[in-house]
Amino acid sequence: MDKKTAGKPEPHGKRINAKRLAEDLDVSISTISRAFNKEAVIAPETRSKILNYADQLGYRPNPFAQSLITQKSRIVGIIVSHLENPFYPEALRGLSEALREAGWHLMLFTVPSGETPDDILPLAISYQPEFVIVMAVTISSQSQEVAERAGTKLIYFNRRDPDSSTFYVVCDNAHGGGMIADHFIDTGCRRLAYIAGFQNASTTLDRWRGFRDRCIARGFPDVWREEGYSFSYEAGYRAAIRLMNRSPRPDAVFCASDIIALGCIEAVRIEFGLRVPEDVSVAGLDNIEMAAWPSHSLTTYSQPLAKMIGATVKLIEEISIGAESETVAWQIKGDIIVRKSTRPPTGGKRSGALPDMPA
Amino acid sequence: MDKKTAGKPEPHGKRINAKRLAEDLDVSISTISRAFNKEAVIAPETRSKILNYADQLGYRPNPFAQSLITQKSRIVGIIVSHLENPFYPEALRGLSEALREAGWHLMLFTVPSGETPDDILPLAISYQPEFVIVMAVTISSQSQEVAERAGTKLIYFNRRDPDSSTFYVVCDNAHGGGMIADHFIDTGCRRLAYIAGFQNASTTLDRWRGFRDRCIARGFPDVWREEGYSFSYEAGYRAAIRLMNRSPRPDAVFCASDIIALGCIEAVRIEFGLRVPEDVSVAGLDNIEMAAWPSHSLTTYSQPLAKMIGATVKLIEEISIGAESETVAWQIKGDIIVRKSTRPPTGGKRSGALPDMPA
DNA sequence: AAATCAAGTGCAATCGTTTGCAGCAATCGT
DNA sequence: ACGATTGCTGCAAACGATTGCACTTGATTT
Repeated sequence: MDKKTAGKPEPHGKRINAKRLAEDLDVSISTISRAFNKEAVIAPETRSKILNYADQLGYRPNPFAQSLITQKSRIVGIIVSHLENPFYPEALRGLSEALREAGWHLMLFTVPSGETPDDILPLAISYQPEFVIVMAVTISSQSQEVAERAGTKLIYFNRRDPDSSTFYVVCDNAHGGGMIADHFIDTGCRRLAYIAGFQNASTTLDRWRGFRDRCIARGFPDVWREEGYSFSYEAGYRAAIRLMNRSPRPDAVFCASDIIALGCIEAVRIEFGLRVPEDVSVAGLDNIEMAAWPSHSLTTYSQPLAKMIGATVKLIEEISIGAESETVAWQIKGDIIVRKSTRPPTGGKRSGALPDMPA
Repeated sequence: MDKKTAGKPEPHGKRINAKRLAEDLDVSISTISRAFNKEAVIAPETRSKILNYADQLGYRPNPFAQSLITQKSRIVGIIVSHLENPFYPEALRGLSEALREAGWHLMLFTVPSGETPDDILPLAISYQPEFVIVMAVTISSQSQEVAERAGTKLIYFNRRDPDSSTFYVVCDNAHGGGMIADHFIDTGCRRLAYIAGFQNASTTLDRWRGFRDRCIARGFPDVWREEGYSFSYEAGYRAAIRLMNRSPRPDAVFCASDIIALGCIEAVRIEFGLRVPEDVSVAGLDNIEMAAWPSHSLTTYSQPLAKMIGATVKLIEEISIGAESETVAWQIKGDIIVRKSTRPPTGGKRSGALPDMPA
């Protein structure tokens, strides 16, 4: 094997790998490996000698060899279905940074319009990520099995599945719906409506439930629900048109997401010539960056993104080191953010809005 | 080695790998491998037998072992610095789908606010992607070397670097600037201005050059330039305030990107009570989805995203198979999209806008 | 002085593939 | 009928790390 007499720090021999370092520094490959492993026993001076030489050569342990032998990839996949909803880029960005800091690599999979997350999952697990975060409203429970067989854990983000026993992280959507209901009622709105998102989404459901239940509890049982069928600007725009053509016309609309709310506001203004909030209060849920823009100034319930991301990473870390996480699901409260798309609190000046019959 | 007499299709022996299949089917590991390799010589019936049994067991070749031996990862990294600019999620989505179809896996790296793409690059190449697509306005030329040492090719997306010899794909930004200038002048605007994005970005530069040169060529040498310092809504909003306080006030503003333009429009409307387009024409460049929303209805120059993505993937494929790509850089023309944020063409009814002194 | 112990290092097996080379039938040409 | 060709398949050496075990050394204990 030893054709060349090792010992001299040959300037540029061959490929740089552990073997090359070992020969140059007159230690074994094992020692090289140990130098990079925090827990391993190794003389401090040996370690620093190796580490120095390593980054002088630009050496880093080959991740594929590592994954192969340790059976851990330190990769987490993310399946995103609706990147056009600004909430998801924001979430994606946060997750990306948090995971990177925790030493994970992130593989991204988007879902093309015609397909479902279930179609993408096999591909996502083909690179053997240890976890797959599903940021998509719809995914069948059977995908759970597919992942399990491949040894990959599924984590739902912004979606929960009451049936299956999957890990999930969501904000307290029902609480959000309730807070918005309170705000509407407290500011004098009486004809309350809801624009739903994708019908089967847990978010659509939970927000509706929280909103409607609070309305009923406070004496307004006739809450209208208009289907939006998706979480998008267009969905909000079209649903708002249908909604505003009803009689009597609603004076407050809670939209299943901010992006729906923006479409709704536009439709109300442009298609009906109505004023927001004087004629109609509109609120969303998410608190995307755009909601704060002056032109929208959207009242909304904020998703506690930072906390949700923190919980997700914590979940991953815990499961990863084998500690059966005690908290298998996180549901985190957010806050209501009152801006100018809803009426100001009554009691003060009513800003000219007629409380009962604006149109 | 053969402790167990192979031959029987043991229902659940051990881990499923090539060896397991080989034993069950009484062939060699090599043959298993060949069944999955399109080019390899293998009897058709042997292949189908293996392939059938494989997906009955849910077997797929281990990508880490493959990468290790072939020295190819089929991974491409993407560094994105400004996901909050809606252009990037749109681009990211398109790239993700196109690359997936071409059989590549995508690793995502976002750049935290305090850091630069150069800081992230070492981490990005640590997983040995064959390519790294840089979707970030600023990156130093020296990063080129870092990537090269690791055997990773850099591809700039929506950015070009005249100094270095890196591959890049951009739209024809100068052409875009020119088209907008023409449109402004053709519709009777006379006091022309530009809001820049990040100062050192090639996009800021090229769009400015194209715009200014055409303005000068058509007899309007006094083009104002206001710095925005970044590509964001806030940047546009603040720059517009400074710009509109000048005297005489501009009657047409070309913004270095759509998101800047949206901020600009808001400032013009809210801070100055002016009308768009009657008092001021505003145009952007990108043609993000939001530009088409009724509330904005932004005139803009479209980035030919589909073509740019196609070019990027083509570039990757060509370099990957070793064909020294003849086209090392792509610069693709887009189209001007006229909407309602700029004055309608003169010659018809002038819609009440004063051509010379609106304010 | 002998026995015990701890710290540091090396050996060698292992992870799951790919692929050049050799082997071996069956077919072909003459 | 015999050598050459063709079509498949298996052998075995990589790829670049990790890690349990055994080993050497010098220090500590009795």
